[in-house]
Amino acid sequence: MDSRHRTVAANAFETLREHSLSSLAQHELERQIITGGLASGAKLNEADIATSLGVSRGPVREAFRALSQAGLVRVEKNRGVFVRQVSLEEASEIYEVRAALEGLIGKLAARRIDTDAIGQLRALVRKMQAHGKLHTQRKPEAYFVLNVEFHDLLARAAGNDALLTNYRSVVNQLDLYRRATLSSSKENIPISTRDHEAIVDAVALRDEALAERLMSDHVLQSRARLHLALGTPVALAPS
Amino acid sequence: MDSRHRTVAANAFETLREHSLSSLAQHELERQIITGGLASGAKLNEADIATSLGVSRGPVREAFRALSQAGLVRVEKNRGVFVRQVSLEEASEIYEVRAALEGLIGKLAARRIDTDAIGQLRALVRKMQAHGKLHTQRKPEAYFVLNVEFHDLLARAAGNDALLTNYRSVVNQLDLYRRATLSSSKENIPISTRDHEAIVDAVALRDEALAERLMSDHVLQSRARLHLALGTPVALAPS
DNA sequence: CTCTTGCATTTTGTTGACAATCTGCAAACG
DNA sequence: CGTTTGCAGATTGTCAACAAAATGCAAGAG
Repeated sequence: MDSRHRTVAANAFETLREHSLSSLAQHELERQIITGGLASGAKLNEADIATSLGVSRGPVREAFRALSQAGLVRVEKNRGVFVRQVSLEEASEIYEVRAALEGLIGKLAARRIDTDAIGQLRALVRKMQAHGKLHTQRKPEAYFVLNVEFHDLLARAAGNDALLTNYRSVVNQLDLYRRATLSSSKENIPISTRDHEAIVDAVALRDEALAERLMSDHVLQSRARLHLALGTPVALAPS
Repeated sequence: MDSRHRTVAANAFETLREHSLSSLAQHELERQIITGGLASGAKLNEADIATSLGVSRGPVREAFRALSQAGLVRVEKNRGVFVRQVSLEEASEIYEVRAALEGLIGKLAARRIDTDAIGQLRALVRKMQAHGKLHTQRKPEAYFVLNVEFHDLLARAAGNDALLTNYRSVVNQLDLYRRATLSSSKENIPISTRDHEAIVDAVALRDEALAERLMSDHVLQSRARLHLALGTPVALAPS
């Protein structure tokens, strides 16, 4: 056992020490759902998942309950649990909630962000610009990862844990819709990067009202583009 | 077995048909936590709860996972689950999130509320005024029930299920703090009723921007009063 | 041919038992 | 006297078995 092995063993030890099998199953299923490994609408068989994770059905059932509360799966009594399917109407509603949360994120981030985080934001924007100009057609997913990181960094910079938790939950649910429809693959890149630049500038200038408005509008424009791409005239929620 | 017994049996039958024991346990525990039957910080013993609900530990554990995700309990591995304790700092953060959500509720309610709901809102405001003038000292809880109903009615009138779900979750978490501190018992009543009147007027006039601002400010003023009562000068979040 | 009925299989719901961990206390040690 | 060690009981984590319900299919009735 050299030090590398000892480290691996210590990590596993620590993991088992503080995480139960239920929470492990929960996070693994959450990962697979968000990354698309488990398709939207797919049926999750307790026994299959239990054996694939190397645990019994008990922890898997506990994980299902948590994921259900998180809005990632739907439970039908005596029938099974399914990866939640988010309809266009639901996605549109969730976008409205996200816009409100992102507005608050912008306001608080402008108030509390430090120069280090601002630098990270600018670096992310530069990377996104590069991807937008060069690799858009080749790697749409790479851009998306950067976009997620940009928004999550801002959410953390807002310095409000309750806000961060709610924000991530809402984003996860929207990812269900995105994964199911494979929307926002080609569009959005040039528009988003310009938005992102303006947002970073507003935050760096400590302009809370502007940052709030830019963040909220940024999300609502995403929603509008989604409806535009599908030909649905922002049906339920005219502004 | 007369018809009354048959009805009771049928109700129980229907309940068992569509609700699992886990969800029953979840809702019962949620009710006890929100109403204060289970005090903040209390340790929830699996076996005791299981026997008191007449089920085995499995469904209780599943309920715990859902309640944990909902932010109502805290789970410590190998130590147990406890009713979540919301600190003043956390409550202050949650208030900020609630203000953003209530702002959106005001905006959407002004857009979509029907005359029937407006009438219900006005009736609630009248009842609250009566309680404020006469029974404030005697029944502070009665006023609170009306206040909760007022806000929940508006949240439903917004016509956005995702918003309603998130709103209720946030309010439940704030109730944990309120229950723990028994704050907002005597104060707030006259101020709140005037706020409520203005909110109903704005919604009835379809003034989305005004309703949004009034709702958000209404919540932020509650937060400010909370800090004022405790002598903490809105510590983490100066506006 | 279509629809219903009944059965075998699969899957979920629940339970009780066993293993692992923590808690409290008392004895032993320095 | 304070600290540590070692049980004994209680509590949680996990599992496997049993009960209940749903699913799929094939046989039979109309």
